[in-house]
Amino acid sequence: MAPETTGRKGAPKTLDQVAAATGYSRTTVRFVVTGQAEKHRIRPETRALIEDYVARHGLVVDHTARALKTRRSDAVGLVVPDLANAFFARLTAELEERCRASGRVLLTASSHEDAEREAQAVAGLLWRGVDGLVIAPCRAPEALRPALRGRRTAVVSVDRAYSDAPWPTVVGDNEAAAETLAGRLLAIAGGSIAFVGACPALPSVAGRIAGFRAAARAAALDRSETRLHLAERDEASEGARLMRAAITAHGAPKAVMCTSLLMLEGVFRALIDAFGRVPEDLVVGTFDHHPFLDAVPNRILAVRQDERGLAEAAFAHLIAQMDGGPREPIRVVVPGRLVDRPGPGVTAGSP
Amino acid sequence: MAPETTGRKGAPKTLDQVAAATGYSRTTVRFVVTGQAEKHRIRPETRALIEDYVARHGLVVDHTARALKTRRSDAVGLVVPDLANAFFARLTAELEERCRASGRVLLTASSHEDAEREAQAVAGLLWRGVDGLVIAPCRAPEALRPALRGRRTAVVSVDRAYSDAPWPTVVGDNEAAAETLAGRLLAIAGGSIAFVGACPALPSVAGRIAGFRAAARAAALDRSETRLHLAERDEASEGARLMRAAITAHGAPKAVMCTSLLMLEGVFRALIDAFGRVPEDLVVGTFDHHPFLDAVPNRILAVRQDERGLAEAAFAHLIAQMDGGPREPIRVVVPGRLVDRPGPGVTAGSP
DNA sequence: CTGTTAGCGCTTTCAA
DNA sequence: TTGAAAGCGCTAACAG
Repeated sequence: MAPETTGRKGAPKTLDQVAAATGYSRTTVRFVVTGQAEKHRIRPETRALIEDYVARHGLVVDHTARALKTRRSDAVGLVVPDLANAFFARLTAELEERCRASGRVLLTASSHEDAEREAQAVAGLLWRGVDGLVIAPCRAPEALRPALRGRRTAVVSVDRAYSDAPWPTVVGDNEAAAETLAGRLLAIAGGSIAFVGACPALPSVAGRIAGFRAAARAAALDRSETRLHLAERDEASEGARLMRAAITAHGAPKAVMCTSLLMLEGVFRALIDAFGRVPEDLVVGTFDHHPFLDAVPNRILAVRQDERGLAEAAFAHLIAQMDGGPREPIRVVVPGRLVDRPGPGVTAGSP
Repeated sequence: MAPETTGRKGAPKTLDQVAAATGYSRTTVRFVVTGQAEKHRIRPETRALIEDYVARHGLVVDHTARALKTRRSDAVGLVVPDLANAFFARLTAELEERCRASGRVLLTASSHEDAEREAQAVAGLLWRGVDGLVIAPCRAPEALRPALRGRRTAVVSVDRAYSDAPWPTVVGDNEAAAETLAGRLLAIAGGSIAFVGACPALPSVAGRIAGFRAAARAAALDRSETRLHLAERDEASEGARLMRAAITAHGAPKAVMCTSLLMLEGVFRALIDAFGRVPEDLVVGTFDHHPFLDAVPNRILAVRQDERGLAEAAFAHLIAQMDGGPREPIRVVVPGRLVDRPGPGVTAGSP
């Protein structure tokens, strides 16, 4: 599968050229270069001759021609909302690693949280003939079904668990994590808490909201102490807007809980704008973690998603389908990890 | 170029199928579907007939077959040290955007700052027949030359200006920026400054070191006030190790200057380990910026690289080569921007 | 043990 | 105006 270029000097040859040069047929040559010499009982001297020639001149089997014939590309496509987002960047890196290890390449595409672009990205990738598709969908994937109909392309959803996905879905444990997180925040701050989130229509965010509500109920807080601030777009400016409004209306809360780092970023910005700095006694909860948060003096609890685990699971299910398995609406939950004060020596950095 | 699937129902047809079904030849069909009908004076009724059929059944030209024939893949490869690194993630996102807009796809690969893996990644991408290659090389690209010899694949280096690159190189203005940055740090802190860097062998880092030294000279500081701490690997743990050693030997400096966010991350960690928090009077300088740095109370100056500008320039030169231009060892410098205290309303977040 | 025969679906001459 | 033919380089089935 790998570039079989044992080549030494000059342009590496094609299979046909080797056949012509050695006087054997394509088939014979192919048997020896693909290691099927034994299996087909190629005569040792023949084999030696061909191997010698290849060692001397190099050989590289044309990937495009092979793909045309076999209808396989050894490529997998990835569609995420935004590659520059730390979570997706890490997920991408992990997937890329697994692709490389298995002789595949990863084609990346961004949807920018837009259904139309997502559809285009998927169409483009399928057109390219990717064998598999990993997608963090920005809406119910029902709409993507027609494009997949009749294809054997493997598919798996990540990060967002739309219930109608007719293929495996690999996600974090949003609701449970949110409940734990909110519970801890309330225990520490003991008072009013603002929830700042984006894209409540996303299943992941919906889960986080549900978890938050559950914790609030458990703490027997009334409405005036737990406020939900929601935006339609996951952007720092939106987070800032929400937080500004919250401050104006009710003053600074004792705690905030954000659904994403971008929201948190906006929250920080609004606080700095309003108070010149982030109030030191504010307790912060967020999804996803960033090492720099450790340098912020506030108490910060973060639910760190397990990008590696997510990639691992997604890739495994992709492979299973590519190996002939069926598309099944399986749900895989990869738990995150609640990071509180990092102890000394903790390696919170890049994995 | 785009997936010409105007398809409605059922599996979209191939060119040949359309030809067979309409009773015309491949050629004729191709002329009409590629919009060359006028040019070849296809009879209007013929055209209408074919267009009608296509509108009814859909048509998708097989990308693989086309690639085999034309020897073009409409794909560009990208090799970076680490996709999960914020700077490269943004660069990747910007490149991906430009690829998409021009009907191409981006294949990503990580070298993990390892020459061998880099070479493998390049070989793999070339094998795949990418039309262009963008690479942030982790060593002098001389070694990559043989693989490119005799190919018309377009190539561009980014971020790292090895002087022997026989193709365009697009980089930030490391030395000048470092000098400015160091000068400002000294002006603010007015005293001892520690330089914490990784991979001094990289041209970008070498430039930053040179800039730092120039500023130190200009400020007439002696050796005991300006110390260079260098590691071989750009990892937070290395940054922490260097900073720990620095603290042990000379106590906390008045200012630190880091060559990367990972180093800064390590510096923060070491400081927190040593003092329980980042000393508030420490002045920090760094390359690359992250919005969360705004939430750290310290005075922080960051040289924010212009990923978009870099991507733009790199892509332009790639296109130029793909359009038949020669590989030339051009050097393009895309200046960064020194970010000091963000003013109110500044959008430091994602672009 | 090795070779032949068909294509994969497209582009590209060259003819008619 | 339209069509036929010749591959791109490979795989896969079937003959010897």
